[in-house]
Amino acid sequence: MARGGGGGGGHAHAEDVTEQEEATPVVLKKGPWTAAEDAMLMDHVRHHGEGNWNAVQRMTGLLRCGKSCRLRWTNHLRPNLKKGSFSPDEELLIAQLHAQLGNKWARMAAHLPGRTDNEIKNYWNTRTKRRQRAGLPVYPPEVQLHLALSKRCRYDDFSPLASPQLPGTANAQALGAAASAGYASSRPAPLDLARQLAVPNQQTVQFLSPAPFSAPSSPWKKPFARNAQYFQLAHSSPVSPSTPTGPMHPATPDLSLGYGVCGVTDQSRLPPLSQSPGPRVELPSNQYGQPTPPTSAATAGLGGGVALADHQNAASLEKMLQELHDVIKVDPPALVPANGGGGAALERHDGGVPENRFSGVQHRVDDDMDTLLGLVHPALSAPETVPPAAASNHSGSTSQHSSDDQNPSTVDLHVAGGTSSSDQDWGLDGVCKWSNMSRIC
DNA sequence: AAACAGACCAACCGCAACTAT
DNA sequence: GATAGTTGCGGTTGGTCTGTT
Repeated sequence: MARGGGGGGGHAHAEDVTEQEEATPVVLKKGPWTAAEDAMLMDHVRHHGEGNWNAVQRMTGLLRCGKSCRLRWTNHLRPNLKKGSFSPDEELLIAQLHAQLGNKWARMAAHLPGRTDNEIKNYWNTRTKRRQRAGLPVYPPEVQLHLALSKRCRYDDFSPLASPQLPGTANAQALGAAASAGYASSRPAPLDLARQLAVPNQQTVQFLSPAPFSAPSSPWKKPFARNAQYFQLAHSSPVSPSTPTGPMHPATPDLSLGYGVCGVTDQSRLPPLSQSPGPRVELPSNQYGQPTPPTSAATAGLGGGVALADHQNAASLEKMLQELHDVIKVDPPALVPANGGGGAALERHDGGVPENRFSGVQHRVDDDMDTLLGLVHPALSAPETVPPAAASNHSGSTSQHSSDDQNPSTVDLHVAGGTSSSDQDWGLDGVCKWSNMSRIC
């Protein structure tokens, strides 16, 4: 997918073109392709191979510019293209990739054999519009969680995941490369997904496994593994092996990932698309608490409809937070039971800025805790300076989401009650949104 | 049945990166 | 190093299809 890979070489024909155009100006055709045009293009590629698209018009008389020829070939005529709607697994993978890469459609397409960047882009744009209009989170809960936690990559002086002392240096280097590849400050760097993609024979997305964040080198393993009941998200199978259409890009020339973001240069390291799905681990129905009707939630002043079920959960949460802070060697923020909430909710006892004992570190930890709390229970933390996780999707381009009238925080930090990755299940009920929290927003 | 809105899809456009001259 | 040409990418647009009122 490297740019300009076959560039140059056009000068040999430049004079011919000039002469030809001067003699008989060619009016190139636009619009939909006809079957005859397709046949001409396919025949040309069959005999001359891909590339040198501008020569197609000269050699075949096809009244299409090289750009159009390339696009037609890439998106429609190329062999091994997978037609039809996306499978749920593909949809989930797209969401995960989008969370990691932003609007890098071509890169995403490299992870979805048989799919084109245009296809993915169209899918995502329409899907995003639809979900945003419906007030649903853009990402499925597992992706939201991961994305939110990857926030810490902004703190490369602090992030254990970016630590060079970590074992698994290849992955660490990949992450380091990713961190230096434009993800430095404006967006979370790719984390586990990049790592997973760089590790053969792993589940597609490791953080979906029953023991998320279980990378041996990850200091986050401990708290999250121990409190996995909070994060035991749906185990997603890799892209369905049942997707019937054709072989997986056997001869596709450039599906290797020559980019450094994921540190993946070997197609074999791509997600095991043909791997048989692992057992699905279903969430208990009250994993995040039962969604409640928006009305009752609003009445409670929480806006969100998800609440921790009982004292036990609250205690476990507190314990988990303590462990989390133990890991990062910082005292946890004080947590006090919310008044009258039956202990089911916790409330940050921030008391404002004055408790800035740890200055920047404390602030960053609080930020992380906000994220964590927000994921476990959105009402537990105010979005405050929620980093533009949604903006991270922009990847320098803003038009895709720039039209959003939503606060960026409304996009990513939603916790859905559902665990399925299917479109209709993400963000169940749509009640668990920052924008629904009258107290906060 | 007609009108409308939304979803979907294909294609175009502008720009940037790259290579050869 | 400058320039021209090619390729690839991402954003956008316009047409068609489909579902709803």
